[in-house]
Amino acid sequence: MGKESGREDGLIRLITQISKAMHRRSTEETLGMKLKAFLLLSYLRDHPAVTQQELEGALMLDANGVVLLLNELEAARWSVRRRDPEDRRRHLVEMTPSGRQAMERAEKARENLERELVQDMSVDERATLYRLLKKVWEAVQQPA
Amino acid sequence: MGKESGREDGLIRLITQISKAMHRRSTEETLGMKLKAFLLLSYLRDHPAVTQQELEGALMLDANGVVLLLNELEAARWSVRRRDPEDRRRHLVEMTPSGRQAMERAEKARENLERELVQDMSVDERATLYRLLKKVWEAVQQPA
DNA sequence: TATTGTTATACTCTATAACTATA
DNA sequence: TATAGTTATAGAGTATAACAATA
Repeated sequence: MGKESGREDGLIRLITQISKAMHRRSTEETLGMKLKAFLLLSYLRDHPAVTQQELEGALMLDANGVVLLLNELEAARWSVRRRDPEDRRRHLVEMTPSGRQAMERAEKARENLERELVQDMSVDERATLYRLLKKVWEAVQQPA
Repeated sequence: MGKESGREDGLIRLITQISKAMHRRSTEETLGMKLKAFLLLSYLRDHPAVTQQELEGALMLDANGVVLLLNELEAARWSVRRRDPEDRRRHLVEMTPSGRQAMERAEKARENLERELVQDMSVDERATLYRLLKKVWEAVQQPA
């Protein structure tokens, strides 16, 4: 058997575990909102007026999931849907001012958590981690 | 705004998305079993006789989740629970020969998928990715 | 006829607490 | 009395298909 050189644990197991643990620590209490809500709002920060189909792709939700999540966000007055004048089948989703406030508060909580997670890494290592994860993200999205 | 130097997208978003996409692609059809079942069996491969509490920690499940998953595995004849003679409250969980077979088949499917995901990376980059993800995994497990 | 979003429905996963048996 | 595992239950999350409005 010789050198038991660190069995490859598997990306899937590692990513799955990390994702679960991150979700457990991103509670509604610390974020001020559900993680899913935060992920949608922070997407709206970078993409001011998007259709629901865009959100499906960006957040890996199905059409139904987007509707349900937006219902929650609108109930909290954090986002609004308005008809697209150019195609009245479409909605354009936007963040409200109070949505932005809530998102920025949650963003601070996210930064605090992530700072903990990478505190033992150098700046270079952090950049490398992001770069490599983005590569994985590109690859995993390919149909098959 | 000058240099839009790549806003830090956030580890949480990236990991969440990758995890979702990986799960979508790790179908029962390609693995021959559910991903959760595979993760448990591959843990048993490396830890031949474990208590259910060990599985809770290792797989980030609660006691109930372990019971339910083991029920499925036993129904498929892939694992067995036997009483620990030294403490009859405990179960020792073990993989059956057919469980090993099924696991090894699923392992090949996992390797195929992961090969795709890292195909654009050098050997060094792959090792670095694993190393850094393990650091994140250590850090995210800390209580708070 | 095709597309966007909605509703309705069911299925899976996860979390909680009460219960059994062993210590 | 405390622990390991189980059961029961409800809650959240996810997936499917039928539907309404608009193109």
